[in-house]
Amino acid sequence: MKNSQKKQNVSGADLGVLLNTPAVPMRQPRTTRTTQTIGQILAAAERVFAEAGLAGATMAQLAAACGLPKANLHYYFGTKEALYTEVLQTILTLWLDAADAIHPAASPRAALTAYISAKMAHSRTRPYASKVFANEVLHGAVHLRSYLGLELRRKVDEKAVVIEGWITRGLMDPVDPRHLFFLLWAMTQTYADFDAQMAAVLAVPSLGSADFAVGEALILRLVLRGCGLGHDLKGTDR
Amino acid sequence: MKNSQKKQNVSGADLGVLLNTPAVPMRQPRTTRTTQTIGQILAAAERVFAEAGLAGATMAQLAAACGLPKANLHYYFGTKEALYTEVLQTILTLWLDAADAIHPAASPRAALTAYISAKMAHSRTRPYASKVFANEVLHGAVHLRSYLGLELRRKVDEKAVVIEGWITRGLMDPVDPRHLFFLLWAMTQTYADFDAQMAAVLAVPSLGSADFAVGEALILRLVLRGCGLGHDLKGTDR
DNA sequence: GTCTATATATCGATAGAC
DNA sequence: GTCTATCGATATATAGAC
Repeated sequence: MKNSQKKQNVSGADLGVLLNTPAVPMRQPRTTRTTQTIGQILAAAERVFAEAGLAGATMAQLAAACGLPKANLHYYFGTKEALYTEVLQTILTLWLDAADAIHPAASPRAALTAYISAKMAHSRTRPYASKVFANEVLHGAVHLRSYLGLELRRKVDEKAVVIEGWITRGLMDPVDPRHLFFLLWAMTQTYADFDAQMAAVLAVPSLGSADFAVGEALILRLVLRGCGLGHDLKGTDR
Repeated sequence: MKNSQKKQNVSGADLGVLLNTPAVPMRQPRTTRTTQTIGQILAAAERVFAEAGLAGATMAQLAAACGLPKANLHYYFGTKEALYTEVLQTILTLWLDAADAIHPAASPRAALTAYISAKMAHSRTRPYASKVFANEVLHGAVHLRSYLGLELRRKVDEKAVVIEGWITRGLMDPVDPRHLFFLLWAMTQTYADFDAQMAAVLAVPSLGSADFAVGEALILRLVLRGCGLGHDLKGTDR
Protein backbone atom coordinates (compact mmCIF):
# COMPACT_ATOMS: atom_id res chain seq x y z
CA MET A 1 0.00 0.00 0.00
CA LYS A 2 3.00 2.24 0.15
CA ASN A 3 3.93 1.96 -3.50
CA SER A 4 0.67 3.49 -4.66
CA GLN A 5 2.36 6.52 -6.11
CA LYS A 6 5.17 4.69 -7.83
CA LYS A 7 3.82 3.98 -11.25
CA GLN A 8 0.05 3.95 -11.31
CA ASN A 9 -1.27 6.76 -13.43
CA VAL A 10 -4.82 6.01 -12.34
CA SER A 11 -6.06 5.75 -8.80
CA GLY A 12 -9.36 6.34 -7.09
CA ALA A 13 -8.39 9.86 -6.18
CA ASP A 14 -7.70 11.22 -9.63
CA LEU A 15 -10.66 9.76 -11.45
CA GLY A 16 -12.16 12.85 -13.00
CA VAL A 17 -15.43 12.70 -14.83
CA LEU A 18 -14.85 8.95 -14.62
CA LEU A 19 -16.78 7.92 -17.70
CA ASN A 20 -14.92 8.25 -20.96
CA THR A 21 -11.70 8.62 -19.04
CA PRO A 22 -9.45 5.73 -20.03
CA ALA A 23 -7.26 4.44 -17.22
CA VAL A 24 -4.31 4.25 -19.59
CA PRO A 25 -3.41 7.05 -22.01
CA MET A 26 -4.88 6.03 -25.34
CA ARG A 27 -2.22 4.56 -27.56
CA GLN A 28 -2.43 4.56 -31.33
CA PRO A 29 -5.79 3.59 -32.89
CA ARG A 30 -6.35 0.07 -31.71
CA THR A 31 -6.37 -2.85 -34.05
CA THR A 32 -9.25 -5.30 -34.02
CA ARG A 33 -6.99 -7.87 -32.46
CA THR A 34 -6.02 -5.53 -29.67
CA THR A 35 -9.63 -4.54 -29.01
CA GLN A 36 -10.61 -8.18 -28.85
CA THR A 37 -7.82 -8.98 -26.43
CA ILE A 38 -8.76 -6.10 -24.17
CA GLY A 39 -12.36 -7.23 -24.21
CA GLN A 40 -11.39 -10.74 -23.24
CA ILE A 41 -9.24 -9.49 -20.39
CA LEU A 42 -12.01 -7.25 -19.07
CA ALA A 43 -14.58 -10.05 -19.25
CA ALA A 44 -12.34 -12.48 -17.42
CA ALA A 45 -11.32 -9.85 -14.89
CA GLU A 46 -14.96 -9.11 -14.08
CA ARG A 47 -15.42 -12.70 -12.97
CA VAL A 48 -12.15 -12.87 -11.01
CA PHE A 49 -12.74 -9.56 -9.23
CA ALA A 50 -16.30 -10.64 -8.44
CA GLU A 51 -15.13 -13.85 -6.82
CA ALA A 52 -12.07 -12.54 -4.99
CA GLY A 53 -12.41 -8.77 -4.74
CA LEU A 54 -9.72 -6.26 -5.65
CA ALA A 55 -7.35 -7.27 -2.87
CA GLY A 56 -8.03 -10.98 -3.17
CA ALA A 57 -7.56 -11.22 -6.91
CA THR A 58 -3.97 -11.80 -8.02
CA MET A 59 -2.43 -10.94 -11.35
CA ALA A 60 -1.68 -14.65 -11.76
CA GLN A 61 -5.39 -15.47 -11.37
CA LEU A 62 -6.41 -12.68 -13.70
CA ALA A 63 -3.90 -13.83 -16.29
CA ALA A 64 -4.90 -17.47 -16.02
CA ALA A 65 -8.59 -16.55 -16.36
CA CYS A 66 -8.00 -15.05 -19.80
CA GLY A 67 -5.19 -17.39 -20.84
CA LEU A 68 -2.46 -14.76 -21.11
CA PRO A 69 0.83 -14.18 -19.31
CA LYS A 70 0.79 -11.67 -16.51
CA ALA A 71 3.07 -9.34 -18.41
CA ASN A 72 0.43 -8.87 -21.11
CA LEU A 73 -2.09 -7.57 -18.63
CA HIS A 74 0.48 -5.09 -17.35
CA TYR A 75 1.19 -4.10 -20.92
CA TYR A 76 -2.46 -3.24 -21.58
CA PHE A 77 -3.51 -1.81 -18.23
CA GLY A 78 -0.35 -0.91 -16.35
CA THR A 79 -1.42 -1.94 -12.87
CA LYS A 80 -3.95 -4.26 -11.24
CA GLU A 81 -5.80 -1.27 -9.86
CA ALA A 82 -6.04 0.32 -13.30
CA LEU A 83 -7.49 -2.89 -14.71
CA TYR A 84 -9.95 -2.91 -11.82
CA THR A 85 -11.12 0.65 -12.45
CA GLU A 86 -11.66 -0.17 -16.12
CA VAL A 87 -13.82 -3.13 -15.11
CA LEU A 88 -15.80 -0.77 -12.88
CA GLN A 89 -16.24 1.65 -15.77
CA THR A 90 -17.78 -0.92 -18.06
CA ILE A 91 -20.21 -1.82 -15.29
CA LEU A 92 -21.25 1.76 -14.63
CA THR A 93 -21.93 2.56 -18.27
CA LEU A 94 -24.10 -0.55 -18.32
CA TRP A 95 -26.12 0.53 -15.32
CA LEU A 96 -27.01 4.19 -15.41
CA ASP A 97 -29.36 3.68 -18.34
CA ALA A 98 -31.73 1.28 -16.58
CA ALA A 99 -33.32 4.13 -14.63
CA ASP A 100 -34.50 5.82 -17.78
CA ALA A 101 -37.62 3.71 -17.69
CA ILE A 102 -38.61 6.30 -15.11
CA HIS A 103 -39.69 9.42 -17.02
CA PRO A 104 -42.56 11.88 -16.53
CA ALA A 105 -44.70 10.64 -19.43
CA ALA A 106 -44.82 7.06 -18.14
CA SER A 107 -47.30 5.80 -15.60
CA PRO A 108 -45.76 5.06 -12.20
CA ARG A 109 -46.90 1.48 -12.37
CA ALA A 110 -45.43 0.83 -15.82
CA ALA A 111 -42.22 2.68 -15.03
CA LEU A 112 -41.52 0.91 -11.74
CA THR A 113 -42.43 -2.44 -13.28
CA ALA A 114 -40.03 -1.89 -16.17
CA TYR A 115 -37.25 -0.68 -13.87
CA ILE A 116 -37.56 -3.65 -11.53
CA SER A 117 -37.64 -6.01 -14.48
CA ALA A 118 -34.53 -4.42 -15.99
CA LYS A 119 -32.63 -4.52 -12.71
CA MET A 120 -33.54 -8.16 -12.17
CA ALA A 121 -32.39 -8.96 -15.69
CA HIS A 122 -29.05 -7.39 -14.85
CA SER A 123 -28.74 -9.51 -11.72
CA ARG A 124 -29.55 -12.62 -13.73
CA THR A 125 -27.38 -11.97 -16.77
CA ARG A 126 -24.46 -10.05 -15.25
CA PRO A 127 -24.09 -11.31 -11.68
CA TYR A 128 -20.33 -10.77 -11.69
CA ALA A 129 -20.74 -7.11 -12.56
CA SER A 130 -23.14 -6.68 -9.68
CA LYS A 131 -20.74 -8.37 -7.29
CA VAL A 132 -17.78 -6.23 -8.32
CA PHE A 133 -19.85 -3.12 -7.71
CA ALA A 134 -21.18 -4.44 -4.40
CA ASN A 135 -17.69 -5.28 -3.21
CA GLU A 136 -16.48 -1.82 -4.12
CA VAL A 137 -19.28 -0.01 -2.28
CA LEU A 138 -19.00 -2.37 0.68
CA HIS A 139 -15.40 -1.32 1.20
CA GLY A 140 -16.08 2.38 1.10
CA ALA A 141 -16.34 3.01 -2.65
CA VAL A 142 -12.88 4.61 -2.72
CA HIS A 143 -12.66 4.01 -6.48
CA LEU A 144 -16.20 5.31 -7.05
CA ARG A 145 -16.43 8.44 -4.94
CA SER A 146 -16.81 10.79 -7.86
CA TYR A 147 -19.23 8.53 -9.72
CA LEU A 148 -21.53 8.09 -6.74
CA GLY A 149 -21.39 11.70 -5.64
CA LEU A 150 -21.70 13.25 -9.11
CA GLU A 151 -23.22 11.12 -11.85
CA LEU A 152 -25.31 8.73 -9.79
CA ARG A 153 -26.49 11.47 -7.46
CA ARG A 154 -27.43 13.61 -10.44
CA LYS A 155 -29.36 10.73 -11.99
CA VAL A 156 -31.18 9.95 -8.76
CA ASP A 157 -32.02 13.61 -8.19
CA GLU A 158 -33.45 13.73 -11.68
CA LYS A 159 -35.59 10.63 -11.17
CA ALA A 160 -36.65 11.81 -7.73
CA VAL A 161 -38.18 14.87 -9.37
CA VAL A 162 -40.17 12.61 -11.67
CA ILE A 163 -41.49 10.59 -8.76
CA GLU A 164 -42.29 13.71 -6.76
CA GLY A 165 -44.27 14.87 -9.77
CA TRP A 166 -46.28 11.68 -9.82
CA ILE A 167 -46.97 12.08 -6.12
CA THR A 168 -48.03 15.72 -6.51
CA ARG A 169 -50.38 14.74 -9.32
CA GLY A 170 -51.90 12.08 -7.08
CA LEU A 171 -50.74 9.23 -9.29
CA MET A 172 -49.04 7.40 -6.41
CA ASP A 173 -48.78 7.54 -2.64
CA PRO A 174 -46.15 9.75 -1.02
CA VAL A 175 -42.91 7.87 -0.47
CA ASP A 176 -39.34 9.13 -0.18
CA PRO A 177 -38.02 8.72 -3.73
CA ARG A 178 -34.34 8.25 -2.82
CA HIS A 179 -34.98 5.63 -0.19
CA LEU A 180 -37.29 3.93 -2.66
CA PHE A 181 -34.31 3.65 -4.98
CA PHE A 182 -32.11 2.33 -2.17
CA LEU A 183 -34.64 -0.44 -1.53
CA LEU A 184 -35.14 -1.21 -5.20
CA TRP A 185 -31.38 -1.59 -5.65
CA ALA A 186 -31.10 -3.73 -2.52
CA MET A 187 -33.95 -6.07 -3.44
CA THR A 188 -32.93 -6.62 -7.05
CA GLN A 189 -29.16 -6.77 -6.58
CA THR A 190 -29.39 -9.20 -3.69
CA TYR A 191 -30.36 -11.87 -6.25
CA ALA A 192 -26.89 -11.50 -7.74
CA ASP A 193 -24.80 -10.54 -4.71
CA PHE A 194 -26.22 -12.96 -2.14
CA ASP A 195 -26.96 -15.89 -4.41
CA ALA A 196 -24.76 -18.15 -2.29
CA GLN A 197 -26.95 -17.53 0.74
CA MET A 198 -30.19 -17.98 -1.20
CA ALA A 199 -29.03 -21.21 -2.79
CA ALA A 200 -28.06 -22.58 0.63
CA VAL A 201 -31.38 -21.64 2.22
CA LEU A 202 -33.34 -23.04 -0.72
CA ALA A 203 -31.13 -26.15 -0.71
CA VAL A 204 -30.36 -25.89 -4.40
CA PRO A 205 -26.91 -25.85 -6.05
CA SER A 206 -27.58 -22.48 -7.66
CA LEU A 207 -30.44 -20.09 -8.39
CA GLY A 208 -32.55 -20.85 -11.45
CA SER A 209 -34.79 -18.71 -13.58
CA ALA A 210 -37.79 -19.82 -11.51
CA ASP A 211 -36.20 -18.35 -8.39
CA PHE A 212 -35.65 -15.06 -10.17
CA ALA A 213 -39.27 -15.07 -11.36
CA VAL A 214 -40.60 -15.61 -7.84
CA GLY A 215 -38.34 -12.90 -6.50
CA GLU A 216 -39.30 -10.42 -9.19
CA ALA A 217 -43.00 -11.04 -8.60
CA LEU A 218 -42.62 -10.48 -4.87
CA ILE A 219 -40.58 -7.31 -5.33
CA LEU A 220 -43.23 -6.01 -7.72
CA ARG A 221 -45.95 -6.84 -5.22
CA LEU A 222 -44.22 -5.03 -2.34
CA VAL A 223 -43.27 -1.98 -4.36
CA LEU A 224 -46.51 -1.48 -6.27
CA ARG A 225 -48.69 -2.00 -3.21
CA GLY A 226 -46.32 0.08 -1.11
CA CYS A 227 -46.71 2.95 -3.56
CA GLY A 228 -50.47 2.58 -3.77
CA LEU A 229 -50.35 1.09 -7.26
CA GLY A 230 -51.48 -2.44 -6.51
CA HIS A 231 -55.24 -2.11 -6.92
CA ASP A 232 -55.54 -4.67 -9.70
CA LEU A 233 -52.66 -7.07 -8.99
CA LYS A 234 -53.26 -10.22 -10.94
CA GLY A 235 -52.52 -13.48 -9.13
CA THR A 236 -50.11 -14.07 -6.27
CA ASP A 237 -46.37 -14.54 -6.29
CA ARG A 238 -46.26 -18.25 -5.63
CA MET B 1 -2.75 -20.04 -1.10
CA LYS B 2 -0.56 -23.10 -1.26
CA ASN B 3 0.46 -23.08 2.38
CA SER B 4 -3.12 -23.50 3.57
CA GLN B 5 -2.48 -26.93 5.01
CA LYS B 6 0.75 -26.04 6.75
CA LYS B 7 -0.36 -24.93 10.15
CA GLN B 8 -3.93 -23.82 10.21
CA ASN B 9 -6.04 -26.08 12.36
CA VAL B 10 -9.20 -24.31 11.29
CA SER B 11 -10.35 -23.66 7.76
CA GLY B 12 -13.69 -23.21 6.09
CA ALA B 13 -13.81 -26.86 5.13
CA ASP B 14 -13.54 -28.38 8.56
CA LEU B 15 -15.95 -26.15 10.36
CA GLY B 16 -18.28 -28.70 11.87
CA VAL B 17 -21.44 -27.64 13.63
CA LEU B 18 -19.77 -24.23 13.47
CA LEU B 19 -21.34 -22.71 16.54
CA ASN B 20 -19.75 -23.73 19.83
CA THR B 21 -16.78 -25.00 17.88
CA PRO B 22 -13.79 -22.87 18.91
CA ALA B 23 -11.36 -22.21 16.11
CA VAL B 24 -8.45 -22.92 18.43
CA PRO B 25 -8.40 -25.88 20.82
CA MET B 26 -9.49 -24.50 24.16
CA ARG B 27 -6.51 -23.94 26.40
CA GLN B 28 -6.68 -23.94 30.15
CA PRO B 29 -9.57 -21.97 31.71
CA ARG B 30 -9.00 -18.44 30.53
CA THR B 31 -8.14 -15.66 32.89
CA THR B 32 -10.16 -12.46 32.89
CA ARG B 33 -7.22 -10.68 31.33
CA THR B 34 -7.04 -13.17 28.48
CA THR B 35 -10.77 -13.03 27.84
CA GLN B 36 -10.61 -9.26 27.71
CA THR B 37 -7.71 -9.30 25.28
CA ILE B 38 -9.47 -11.76 23.00
CA GLY B 39 -12.58 -9.60 23.06
CA GLN B 40 -10.58 -6.52 22.12
CA ILE B 41 -8.93 -8.32 19.26
CA LEU B 42 -12.25 -9.62 17.93
CA ALA B 43 -13.85 -6.18 18.16
CA ALA B 44 -11.00 -4.50 16.33
CA ALA B 45 -10.82 -7.29 13.77
CA GLU B 46 -14.52 -6.90 12.97
CA ARG B 47 -13.89 -3.35 11.88
CA VAL B 48 -10.73 -4.12 9.91
CA PHE B 49 -12.28 -7.09 8.11
CA ALA B 50 -15.36 -4.99 7.35
CA GLU B 51 -13.29 -2.27 5.74
CA ALA B 52 -10.78 -4.42 3.87
CA GLY B 53 -12.23 -7.91 3.59
CA LEU B 54 -10.43 -11.11 4.49
CA ALA B 55 -7.87 -10.85 1.71
CA GLY B 56 -7.39 -7.11 2.02
CA ALA B 57 -6.85 -7.06 5.77
CA THR B 58 -3.26 -7.58 6.87
CA MET B 59 -2.03 -8.87 10.17
CA ALA B 60 -0.21 -5.56 10.61
CA GLN B 61 -3.50 -3.65 10.24
CA LEU B 62 -5.29 -6.03 12.58
CA ALA B 63 -2.53 -5.72 15.15
CA ALA B 64 -2.42 -1.94 14.93
CA ALA B 65 -6.21 -1.73 15.29
CA CYS B 66 -6.09 -3.36 18.71
CA GLY B 67 -2.70 -2.00 19.76
CA LEU B 68 -0.90 -5.32 19.98
CA PRO B 69 2.07 -6.82 18.17
CA LYS B 70 1.28 -9.17 15.32
CA ALA B 71 2.76 -12.10 17.20
CA ASN B 72 0.12 -11.80 19.90
CA LEU B 73 -2.69 -12.26 17.41
CA HIS B 74 -0.97 -15.36 16.12
CA TYR B 75 -0.57 -16.57 19.67
CA TYR B 76 -4.32 -16.33 20.34
CA PHE B 77 -5.75 -17.33 16.98
CA GLY B 78 -3.01 -19.10 15.05
CA THR B 79 -3.74 -17.76 11.59
CA LYS B 80 -5.48 -14.79 10.03
CA GLU B 81 -8.14 -17.07 8.63
CA ALA B 82 -8.82 -18.56 12.06
CA LEU B 83 -9.24 -15.07 13.51
CA TYR B 84 -11.60 -14.30 10.65
CA THR B 85 -13.76 -17.35 11.27
CA GLU B 86 -14.01 -16.44 14.95
CA VAL B 87 -15.19 -12.96 13.98
CA LEU B 88 -17.80 -14.58 11.76
CA GLN B 89 -18.93 -16.78 14.63
CA THR B 90 -19.60 -13.89 16.96
CA ILE B 91 -21.65 -12.26 14.23
CA LEU B 92 -23.74 -15.37 13.57
CA THR B 93 -24.60 -15.94 17.20
CA LEU B 94 -25.72 -12.33 17.32
CA TRP B 95 -28.01 -12.72 14.34
CA LEU B 96 -29.94 -15.94 14.45
CA ASP B 97 -32.01 -14.75 17.38
CA ALA B 98 -33.57 -11.75 15.66
CA ALA B 99 -35.95 -13.98 13.71
CA ASP B 100 -37.56 -15.24 16.90
CA ALA B 101 -39.90 -12.29 16.82
CA ILE B 102 -41.65 -14.46 14.25
CA HIS B 103 -43.59 -17.09 16.19
CA PRO B 104 -47.07 -18.57 15.74
CA ALA B 105 -48.70 -16.75 18.66
CA ALA B 106 -47.75 -13.30 17.35
CA SER B 107 -49.78 -11.35 14.85
CA PRO B 108 -48.12 -11.12 11.41
CA ARG B 109 -48.13 -7.36 11.60
CA ALA B 110 -46.51 -7.18 15.02
CA ALA B 111 -44.01 -9.93 14.21
CA LEU B 112 -42.85 -8.43 10.92
CA THR B 113 -42.67 -4.96 12.45
CA ALA B 114 -40.54 -6.23 15.32
CA TYR B 115 -38.28 -8.21 12.99
CA ILE B 116 -37.70 -5.29 10.66
CA SER B 117 -37.03 -3.01 13.59
CA ALA B 118 -34.53 -5.48 15.08
CA LYS B 119 -32.72 -5.93 11.78
CA MET B 120 -32.51 -2.18 11.23
CA ALA B 121 -31.14 -1.78 14.74
CA HIS B 122 -28.43 -4.28 13.88
CA SER B 123 -27.53 -2.34 10.73
CA ARG B 124 -27.34 0.85 12.73
CA THR B 125 -25.45 -0.41 15.77
CA ARG B 126 -23.27 -3.15 14.23
CA PRO B 127 -22.57 -2.06 10.65
CA TYR B 128 -19.13 -3.69 10.64
CA ALA B 129 -20.63 -7.06 11.49
CA SER B 130 -23.06 -6.73 8.63
CA LYS B 131 -20.28 -5.85 6.23
CA VAL B 132 -18.10 -8.77 7.22
CA PHE B 133 -21.02 -11.09 6.64
CA ALA B 134 -21.92 -9.45 3.33
CA ASN B 135 -18.35 -9.69 2.12
CA GLU B 136 -18.22 -13.35 3.02
CA VAL B 137 -21.46 -14.24 1.20
CA LEU B 138 -20.51 -12.07 -1.76
CA HIS B 139 -17.39 -14.14 -2.30
CA GLY B 140 -19.14 -17.46 -2.20
CA ALA B 141 -19.54 -18.01 1.55
CA VAL B 142 -16.74 -20.57 1.59
CA HIS B 143 -16.29 -20.07 5.34
CA LEU B 144 -20.04 -20.26 5.95
CA ARG B 145 -21.24 -23.16 3.85
CA SER B 146 -22.29 -25.30 6.78
CA TYR B 147 -23.89 -22.43 8.66
CA LEU B 148 -25.98 -21.30 5.71
CA GLY B 149 -26.96 -24.79 4.61
CA LEU B 150 -27.68 -26.16 8.08
CA GLU B 151 -28.46 -23.69 10.82
CA LEU B 152 -29.75 -20.77 8.79
CA ARG B 153 -31.74 -23.04 6.49
CA ARG B 154 -33.25 -24.80 9.48
CA LYS B 155 -34.19 -21.47 11.04
CA VAL B 156 -35.72 -20.16 7.82
CA ASP B 157 -37.64 -23.39 7.28
CA GLU B 158 -39.01 -23.08 10.80
CA LYS B 159 -40.11 -19.48 10.30
CA ALA B 160 -41.51 -20.29 6.86
CA VAL B 161 -43.88 -22.74 8.54
CA VAL B 162 -45.06 -19.99 10.86
CA ILE B 163 -45.74 -17.66 7.95
CA GLU B 164 -47.47 -20.40 5.97
CA GLY B 165 -49.67 -20.92 9.02
CA TRP B 166 -50.65 -17.25 9.06
CA ILE B 167 -51.46 -17.44 5.38
CA THR B 168 -53.55 -20.58 5.80
CA ARG B 169 -55.47 -18.95 8.63
CA GLY B 170 -56.15 -15.96 6.39
CA LEU B 171 -54.15 -13.57 8.58
CA MET B 172 -52.01 -12.34 5.69
CA ASP B 173 -51.84 -12.56 1.90
CA PRO B 174 -50.02 -15.46 0.27
CA VAL B 175 -46.37 -14.64 -0.34
CA ASP B 176 -43.35 -16.91 -0.66
CA PRO B 177 -41.94 -16.92 2.89
CA ARG B 178 -38.31 -17.60 1.93
CA HIS B 179 -38.13 -14.90 -0.71
CA LEU B 180 -39.81 -12.57 1.77
CA PHE B 181 -36.86 -13.22 4.07
CA PHE B 182 -34.41 -12.60 1.23
CA LEU B 183 -35.97 -9.21 0.61
CA LEU B 184 -36.19 -8.33 4.30
CA TRP B 185 -32.49 -9.09 4.70
CA ALA B 186 -31.62 -7.13 1.57
CA MET B 187 -33.61 -4.05 2.51
CA THR B 188 -32.43 -3.84 6.11
CA GLN B 189 -28.81 -4.83 5.60
CA THR B 190 -28.32 -2.43 2.71
CA TYR B 191 -28.42 0.40 5.28
CA ALA B 192 -25.20 -1.00 6.72
CA ASP B 193 -23.53 -2.55 3.68
CA PHE B 194 -24.17 0.20 1.13
CA ASP B 195 -23.97 3.22 3.40
CA ALA B 196 -21.22 4.72 1.24
CA GLN B 197 -23.53 4.78 -1.77
CA MET B 198 -26.46 6.19 0.20
CA ALA B 199 -24.37 8.91 1.78
CA ALA B 200 -23.07 9.92 -1.65
CA VAL B 201 -26.53 10.04 -3.20
CA LEU B 202 -27.94 11.95 -0.24
CA ALA B 203 -24.91 14.25 -0.28
CA VAL B 204 -24.21 13.77 3.42
CA PRO B 205 -20.91 12.69 5.01
CA SER B 206 -22.56 9.67 6.65
CA LEU B 207 -26.00 8.27 7.40
CA GLY B 208 -27.75 9.63 10.48
CA SER B 209 -30.50 8.23 12.64
CA ALA B 210 -33.05 10.20 10.62
CA ASP B 211 -32.00 8.33 7.48
CA PHE B 212 -32.46 5.03 9.25
CA ALA B 213 -35.88 6.12 10.47
CA VAL B 214 -37.04 7.05 6.97
CA GLY B 215 -35.70 3.77 5.62
CA GLU B 216 -37.34 1.70 8.31
CA ALA B 217 -40.68 3.41 7.75
CA LEU B 218 -40.53 2.77 4.02
CA ILE B 219 -39.54 -0.88 4.48
CA LEU B 220 -42.44 -1.31 6.89
CA ARG B 221 -44.79 0.28 4.41
CA LEU B 222 -43.72 -1.95 1.52
CA VAL B 223 -43.72 -5.16 3.54
CA LEU B 224 -46.94 -4.64 5.48
CA ARG B 225 -48.89 -3.50 2.43
CA GLY B 226 -47.28 -6.18 0.33
CA CYS B 227 -48.48 -8.81 2.76
CA GLY B 228 -51.96 -7.32 3.03
CA LEU B 229 -51.35 -5.96 6.52
CA GLY B 230 -51.38 -2.25 5.78
CA HIS B 231 -55.04 -1.45 6.20
CA ASP B 232 -54.56 1.07 8.99
CA LEU B 233 -51.10 2.50 8.25
CA LYS B 234 -50.73 5.66 10.20
CA GLY B 235 -49.00 8.52 8.41
CA THR B 236 -46.60 8.37 5.50
CA ASP B 237 -42.91 7.66 5.45
CA ARG B 238 -41.68 11.12 4.80
C1' DG C 1 1.97 -14.30 28.07
C1' DT C 2 4.39 -10.54 25.55
C1' DC C 3 7.33 -8.73 22.28
C1' DT C 4 11.36 -7.98 18.66
C1' DA C 5 13.53 -9.75 14.97
C1' DT C 6 13.43 -12.55 11.17
C1' DA C 7 12.47 -16.53 7.99
C1' DT C 8 9.84 -17.87 3.97
C1' DA C 9 6.41 -17.38 0.51
C1' DT C 10 3.92 -14.75 -2.69
C1' DC C 11 2.63 -10.75 -4.98
C1' DG C 12 2.84 -6.79 -8.29
C1' DA C 13 5.61 -5.11 -11.58
C1' DT C 14 9.51 -4.99 -14.91
C1' DA C 15 13.52 -6.18 -17.90
C1' DG C 16 14.71 -7.74 -21.97
C1' DA C 17 14.75 -11.57 -25.60
C1' DC C 18 11.97 -12.63 -29.52
C1' DG D 1 2.90 -7.16 -29.35
C1' DT D 2 4.14 -11.38 -26.77
C1' DC D 3 6.39 -13.99 -23.49
C1' DT D 4 9.96 -15.94 -19.84
C1' DA D 5 12.58 -14.94 -16.12
C1' DT D 6 13.26 -12.28 -12.27
C1' DC D 7 13.52 -8.27 -9.07
C1' DG D 8 12.01 -5.90 -4.98
C1' DA D 9 8.30 -5.16 -1.77
C1' DT D 10 5.14 -6.97 1.36
C1' DA D 11 2.65 -10.56 3.52
C1' DT D 12 1.98 -14.49 6.88
C1' DA D 13 3.93 -16.88 10.24
C1' DT D 14 7.54 -18.22 13.61
C1' DA D 15 11.73 -18.33 16.54
C1' DG D 16 13.34 -17.22 20.67
C1' DA D 17 14.57 -13.56 24.32
C1' DC D 18 12.24 -11.69 28.26
